[in-house]
This record gives sequence, C-alpha cells and structure tokens, in this order.
Amino acid sequence: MTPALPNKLTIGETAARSGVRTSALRYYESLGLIASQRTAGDQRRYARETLRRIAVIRAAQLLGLTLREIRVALNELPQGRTPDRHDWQRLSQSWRGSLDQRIADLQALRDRLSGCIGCGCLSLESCALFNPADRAARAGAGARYLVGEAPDSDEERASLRPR
Amino acid sequence: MTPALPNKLTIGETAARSGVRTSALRYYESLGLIASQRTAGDQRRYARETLRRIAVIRAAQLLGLTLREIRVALNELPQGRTPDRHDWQRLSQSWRGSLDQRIADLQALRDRLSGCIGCGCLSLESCALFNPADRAARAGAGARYLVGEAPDSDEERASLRPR
DNA sequence: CTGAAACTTCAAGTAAACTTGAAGTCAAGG
DNA sequence: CCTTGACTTCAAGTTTACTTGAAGTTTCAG
Repeated sequence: MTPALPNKLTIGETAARSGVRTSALRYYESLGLIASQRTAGDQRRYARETLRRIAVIRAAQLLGLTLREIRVALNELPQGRTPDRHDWQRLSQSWRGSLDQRIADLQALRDRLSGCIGCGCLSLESCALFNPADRAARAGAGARYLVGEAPDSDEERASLRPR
Repeated sequence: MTPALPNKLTIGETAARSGVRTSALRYYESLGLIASQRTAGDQRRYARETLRRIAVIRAAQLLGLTLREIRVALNELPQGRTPDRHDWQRLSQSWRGSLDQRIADLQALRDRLSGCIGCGCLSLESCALFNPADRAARAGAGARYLVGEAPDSDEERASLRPR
C-alpha cells in the first residue's frame, strides 16, 4: 500500500532513474523512441515501462546501432499492448546476435594485433592488419559512423595512373 | 630491380591502397595524423610507411579512439627516425589493452542480455541491464561519443521532488 | 496563495569525422 | 604541346546525438 514507486514519472525523475539527461529524453521522444502522456498543464509523464525502454535504447547504442535503427527495432514491438516477455526476448536475442558479431570482430582485430606484437611488425606487406580488404572487419551492425563509413563512395578506387 | 612499388605515392594511390578517401587523407593530414612531402608543383607524395600509419589509425578508430587521441598516441612515436619494431610494439600493446577492455565490456553486456533472455524479463526491478549504475559499463576507452557521454553534467540527478 | 524548482517549446549551438564544390594548377600519355 | 585526369586550397555542408539558452508556464511544499 505504499505508492513509493509511482507509475507516472516526470521527465526529471525519469532522467534521474535512467541516467539520461532530460534534454536527451525529449530528443528521444522527438525521434519517436519513447512516448509520454501529458498533464493538464502539458508536462510529460512517463510510464514506468519507459525506463525499461530507455535501458534498451542505451544498450542498443552500445551495440553501435543508431537511434534510427533502434527506433525501427523498437517499432517492431507490438504497438497496442504492453510488450510481453516474448516480445522482449525476440529483441534482445536479435541484438545478441550483433553483439556476438561485434565481439568476434574485435577479437579478430585483437588477434591481428597480437600477430603484430609477435612479429613486431605492423609491416607493410606481411601484416594482416594492413590488408585493406579485411580491414575494419565492418564491426558488425554498428560502428559505421564510428569508423567514418560514408553512405557510399568508392569511385576513387578506380582509374589510377602511377606517377 | 623492378620498382613496381614506388616509394612515393600520390594521394590517389595512397587512397586506393589504404581504402581511405583522398578527402579523408587530407583531413588526417590537417589534423597532423600523417605527413607528406610535396612535389615542385605542390602535390602531396606520401611515403610507403604512411600506409602503415593509416592502417594503424583505422584500427585505433575501431577501438573507439578519436582522431585526436590517436594523434596523441602516434606522437609518442619517435619523431626523427622511422619507428622501429619496439615503437610499434609499445603502441599496439597499449591498444591491445583497450581492445581487451572493450571486448570484456561487450561480453559483460552480452551476459546481462543473456540473463534477460533467460528470464524473459528486461524487467524493471530485477534486470541487471536496467541498473543505471553499471549501465554502459563505460565501454573502455572509446565509445564515449558513441553512447553520448557528454564532457560532464550530473547536476540533474540531484534534487528531485516526486510529483 | 505564493515562490522556487521543475517543467514547456523552439531555435541555435556543438563535436566528430568527413564530404562536397568551386576554381584553379599539375603531370604525363599520345 | 595539348588534353585530361589527378591534383591543389578553402569554405561550407552533412550526419549523429545531443546540449544550451531564452522566454515563458506548471506544480507543489509551506
């Protein structure tokens, strides 16, 4: 009977509990990542559930997903009803896939680096790290922007005349 | 006696061989990450070694380092002489540390997610993923900007009055 | 009922890492 | 020697993810 944990949270409370700034919450809302009800005075009130959603958003960011990608993923959750355990399971499982991928990529990079430590090289022809073909290893779903992967652009690779 | 691999590369050749756009190379140079000699006509010529440097830069970006941080790291390489194996070793070893850290962080996140898959929860009170305290786990050296870690700002957490 | 904290919107600013475009110069195959 | 592709600089634009500030409104403890 102690309503110590109210079901409607102000944006400030939500920020405090999620560790995300109010400005970021408004931003997320503007992108459609989270939703709120409004009081008579037009202030936001977030359902407790939103905290879960925010946690998921932050986790997904760690995976390297952009907020737009996260929105897409979250939009696949049922709209009408409160997501149940199966809904969340699908989501977390699919992200677990990219997490595994990302970890694998980083481990591959580490191994290449280790090789370089072994040979002391990082040398041009022999070092695997240098090979542009598998360079970056794409880092799974994300890290796209992180490694400056532009939308597209490969013309430059063609037609070059040694001088 | 076949000089098939010239020691001076044009920016276009360097781009083709490194997989990095010419505009990015100029940008790197403007930041002091790489250097070039100039022809009489003021065109850039990169030493072959620069390819190695670029590979290292891209690898470091994968670790989540910013270009500024990478510049700092590279600046710790000897300025006068060509870096030898020991120089590169120090660098790759120090980065290997953050790589390991980053992998460990991601694995921890994966384990938390796995817990959630197991319990089907992502639920509010019980789910480790939800706990803001260890949320993000800081992702080691990098991913700072990736997860939107502002320079500082925690005032918001203080003084909140439930409504 | 009041005052201060917390809230509102909206526009503009910031940072990183580049890309794009304009306007012009260089280099080398034919 | 000329043409064409590759190069030059510099300023401005782009994207992501927010933050900041101004100007005003709401809420609630006292």
